[in-house]
Amino acid sequence: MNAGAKAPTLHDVARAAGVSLATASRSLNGSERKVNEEYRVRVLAAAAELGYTPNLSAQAVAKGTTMTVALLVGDIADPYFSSIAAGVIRASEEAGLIVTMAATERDATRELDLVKALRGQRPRVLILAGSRFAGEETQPALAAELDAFESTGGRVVFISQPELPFDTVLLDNYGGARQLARALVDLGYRRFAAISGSESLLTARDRLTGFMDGLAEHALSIPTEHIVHTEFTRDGGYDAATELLQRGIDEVELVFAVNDVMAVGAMSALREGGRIPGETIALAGYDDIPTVRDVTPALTTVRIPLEDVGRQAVELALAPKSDRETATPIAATVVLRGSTPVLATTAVTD
Amino acid sequence: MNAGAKAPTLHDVARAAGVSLATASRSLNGSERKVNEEYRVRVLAAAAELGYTPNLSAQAVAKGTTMTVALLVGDIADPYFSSIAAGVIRASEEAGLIVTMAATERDATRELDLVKALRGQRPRVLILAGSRFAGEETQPALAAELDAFESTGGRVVFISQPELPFDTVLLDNYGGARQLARALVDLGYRRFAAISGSESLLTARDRLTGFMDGLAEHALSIPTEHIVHTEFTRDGGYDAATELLQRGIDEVELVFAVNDVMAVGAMSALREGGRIPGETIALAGYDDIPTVRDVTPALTTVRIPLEDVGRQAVELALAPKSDRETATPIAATVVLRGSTPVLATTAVTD
DNA sequence: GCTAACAGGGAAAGCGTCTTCCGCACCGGC
DNA sequence: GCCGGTGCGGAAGACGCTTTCCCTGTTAGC
Repeated sequence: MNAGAKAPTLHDVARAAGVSLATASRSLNGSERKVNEEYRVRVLAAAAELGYTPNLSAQAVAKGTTMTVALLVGDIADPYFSSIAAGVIRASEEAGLIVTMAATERDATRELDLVKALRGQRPRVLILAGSRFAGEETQPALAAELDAFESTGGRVVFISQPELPFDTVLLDNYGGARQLARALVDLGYRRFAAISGSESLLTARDRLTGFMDGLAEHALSIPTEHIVHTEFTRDGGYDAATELLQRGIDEVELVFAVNDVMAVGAMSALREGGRIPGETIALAGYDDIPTVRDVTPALTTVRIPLEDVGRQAVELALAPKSDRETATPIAATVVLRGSTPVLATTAVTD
Repeated sequence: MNAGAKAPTLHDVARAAGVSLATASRSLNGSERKVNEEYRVRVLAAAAELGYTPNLSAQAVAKGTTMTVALLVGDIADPYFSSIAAGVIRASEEAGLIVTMAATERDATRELDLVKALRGQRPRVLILAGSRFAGEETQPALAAELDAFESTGGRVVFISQPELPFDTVLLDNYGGARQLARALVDLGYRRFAAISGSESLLTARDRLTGFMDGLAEHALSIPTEHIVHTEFTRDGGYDAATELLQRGIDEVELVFAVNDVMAVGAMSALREGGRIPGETIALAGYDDIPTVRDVTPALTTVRIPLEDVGRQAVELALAPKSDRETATPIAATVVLRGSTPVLATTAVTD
């Protein structure tokens, strides 16, 4: 292979097939115009022979539009995001679109920079799955950037938070957590602790609020000293549980972590601290990531069909704009598992 | 926002700044040529004012090269791949490159199609992390496609398998498994079962062979009926363990699954089948994905620094070609955890 | 004071593709 | 037999950007 060679161009194909550039172009992409079958075959043969692949960048320039979907996630190694990404990728491929991904590392400034950079690709769709924070000072700049993007024909879809006026795949974080609280009270739990993310992280906030409101329906609450705010990661959960143990949670019956990744970390910490999950302490999470079926005991959580969320983001983006208002939140369903056994001992107080 | 608007072009910026296209171009991308500071400032201001973002496709066409890394994985929701992807994305971003991803769904035909499609992007680098199979009939076509890609200046990097003559980030699957076997024998284990992937899946094969060879050093082996081949997924592991239980593995002391995802599935199945992992049956996996620290008992496994693997793939691709031969395999290290306690009972037989 | 060298702005020629427009050939209708 | 269509190939002009090349204005050297 002569390394200096250039990729064959449409021009080369046309020449090899003995037709004009226009005819070659028309034969190779399903254009409106018909092309003489004999020519078409000749062009296809020449293309195959030369190993021609259309230059997508050139096509994009010529057509003024691309076939790419840009996806922004917080951290691709986090199962929450990777499940969503899997959905986005599948749905995009079905629609003949290519996905480009970037990770914000949960940093709003980085997110803004990445949006700027990704805009340069002129993607058809920009999906923002990274977490939103309350009171970000980058918010106006982000909104401006996204506005500009939409005004030039792009489509923006957020996942989870309807903070900005763009299409959003709504996750019912508040409602799901509230249902979970009710279900846990029904099981007999009365004394809770909670592990949440940063206070400004909207997803964490909504879930915690929903949970507290669910408890409030039964005149229950979580004392402030039993709520720990921490990193939205496995290690954050581990640290938070350790902290709780130090603060003293002897009488606490159940720890609610606002996402599964944290819950799993907390589970390890609690066990190491002598509180056996599912026996001497109950534990619940949120998201229903795949692994929580396989921890011991299996984790009670709120199921979000994450891959569907990714799919729907793509579908929403590809649908005509008018559907915007009709978006219904993705249903969240409580899944009770071994980590929250029926609490018989306190049933009498009910 | 007038939705019909077009994104501002360099032309618009130049006009707004009252300079020529060439000057605008030179001001906005760090070109060799110097540009009068006054002009430069004016151009930058105009660009900011208009919200200009260079059209990457157009740049690619003009320059004849892109800033894209294409990454092909088996399944992005699998923690093995998503960890690698995280490394690829981080390293790429540090190098100013954008990552596009596609999922092969572990299908060789699909992989070939995707390579063809991704080639159209003219990426600088193409990373193939999907699993290789022995005797794929698509192999020659894939090789041809990749050859063509490299001959036009692209760089191909494989992860894990040195099946084809391209740069490869080598994982020492054989050696790691062999070490694991030795370590387990040292702990006192003598009777094994194994859960592997498809017989043609090279990674699975290497690991199983390494493990068996490690046992063979101590004149041990695994009877054929204690080896199950299954899907390379969590559910595959679960099903395989169920199958083993049915076949009867009462006297088996340890089950080796060739990857962690399968091991975790197997763990659940074994527990449900009455064999308590870490107590009445031991279990070991491979990869050291994040979650295996948090299952109970924590899983013994072979650690691969997955994110580093992703990073190295990018670095290898960006390094001059001459380094090709010097590639050393990524070290695999055995990590003993609670799922394989010391087997005191059989220590006497040693 | 004159020339040589250099800096740096701008015009214009690409890059690979699509698409409009032109024109030719062939067809059917009257 | 003539005329208006229609079908389809090809030339050429975009698309947005980079980069070469030209040319003018400045500076340095003698």
